[in-house]
Amino acid sequence: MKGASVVPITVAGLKSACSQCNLQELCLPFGLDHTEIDRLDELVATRRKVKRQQHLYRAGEAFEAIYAIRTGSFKTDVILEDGREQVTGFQMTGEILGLDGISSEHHSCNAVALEDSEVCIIPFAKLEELSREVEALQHQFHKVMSREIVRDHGVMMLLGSMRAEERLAAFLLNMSQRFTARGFSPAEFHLRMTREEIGSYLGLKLETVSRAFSRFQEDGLVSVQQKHIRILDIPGLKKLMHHPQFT
Amino acid sequence: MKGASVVPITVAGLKSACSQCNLQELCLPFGLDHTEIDRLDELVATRRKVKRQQHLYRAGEAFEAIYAIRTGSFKTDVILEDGREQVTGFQMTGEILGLDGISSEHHSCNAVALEDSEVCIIPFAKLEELSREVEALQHQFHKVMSREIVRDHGVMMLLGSMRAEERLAAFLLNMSQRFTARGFSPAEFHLRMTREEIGSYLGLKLETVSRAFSRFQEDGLVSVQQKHIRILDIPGLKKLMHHPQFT
DNA sequence: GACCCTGTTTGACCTGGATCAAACAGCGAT
DNA sequence: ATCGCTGTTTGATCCAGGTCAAACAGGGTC
Repeated sequence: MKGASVVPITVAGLKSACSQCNLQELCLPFGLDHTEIDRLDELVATRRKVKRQQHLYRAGEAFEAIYAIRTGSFKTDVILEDGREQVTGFQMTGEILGLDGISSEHHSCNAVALEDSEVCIIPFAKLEELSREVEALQHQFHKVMSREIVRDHGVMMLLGSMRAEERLAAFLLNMSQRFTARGFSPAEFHLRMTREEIGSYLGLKLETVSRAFSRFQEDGLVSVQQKHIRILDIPGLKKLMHHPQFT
Repeated sequence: MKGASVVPITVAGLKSACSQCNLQELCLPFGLDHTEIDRLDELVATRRKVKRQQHLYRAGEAFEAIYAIRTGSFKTDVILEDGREQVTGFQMTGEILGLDGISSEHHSCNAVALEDSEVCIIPFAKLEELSREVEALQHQFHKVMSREIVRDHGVMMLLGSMRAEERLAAFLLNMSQRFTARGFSPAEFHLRMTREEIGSYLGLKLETVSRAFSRFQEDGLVSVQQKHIRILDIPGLKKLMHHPQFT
């Protein structure tokens, strides 16, 4: 499915990007007709491979493009002067990276690949240009940005109002749901991030994350083997979220 | 400056909205030339007054417009089934409300006036239409959305990685900076929200917020009288944020 | 195979902020 | 002036999650 390793495809390279991509319905092309997708294709002519642990961009760098994840996954984080790191999100295929850079023309966070990954480069000036002509693209782009805002509000809810086990349950259910949307099993998946990264995202220490996993396993909610997760009781996890203290 | 009380101005009413508004540089008109602002004016023809404690919109309601705050201030919040509330933000004049609704065509949070306020109604379909024609408007709108994303990341940092007093210091410095941008004193202002709302926003209980205020006062960093705040030592507050544990 | 290195699990203890509770202050209504 | 209501402050106690520490597991390298 994913061509063995066609590194940075030059504009002259194979021109089939979005039109051939099976992530259309999760990504920018959603809602566009064939002709419109072809126009988007011209724009998204180049890709970039990012190896595990490498940065796609760093806070402070000039902003020029947004990125759509073709394969792999990323984390975004913000780092304080004193070194404290806050993971602001985990991104999977079809999701858009870099929206934070529009406001100041500089990226405001770091994007790091959690595994060897590939992104489509979408030059932002060109995207604005095309979305002035293609209504459906404009609208879809606005939805993508808005979705990011809604997602962020969910994370705030999580960080501000939930206890440790609720946070982890919410996280697992969210991952499950996103894997499902990509055609994978809702119940069994491989986490690409460490306990520490999960902890940073959830506002917890890695030990607390680990303990919560163990507790879930004891309670028969999930089966955990390192990064391999099998969710055994989705309703159980959901209930846990709505009844903070064990009923 | 603000006409005594011209309630919901009908489209036929006085047509001077953005072009006469002294919040231009904080709001959507930023970067537009005169002719462009006139076109925006046609779009932003109606306003709405919202009394203290009243909702501008509620989670679940159909999304039709975004709102620019003309006078007053708001909070936005998300409420869980079990009643837990998370305040996701406090908004002041010139700031835009409702962006969360674009993604699903329904609002995903509540917007409540913290004092008697007035907003400009910006029908979203029309805004998209106009921003397809006016490049500067399109770009400014994208910046506004992106700024919201960046702001949200800052809140995550706050909720996920900072201790109570750092959070309150960050909050006060942020308020100070926003009042300054509006031509008010950086050092002395009136908070429109309760301790409980601040607490919800910062992921703390109101008692903790109150105690942190008292501590700041003891340490000579601020002078607090109910909702009236006078910041005495801005560098001191900043230092506190970077050195979590006292020195 | 033995080694190392990174990430994970588990235990013991500690503490920052939550919880519970009471007093207090401002303010609108009568 | 008095009442009552909402919001705030302060004190006393508790506990969820942090901290410190040790053992362990997997996966790559020589």
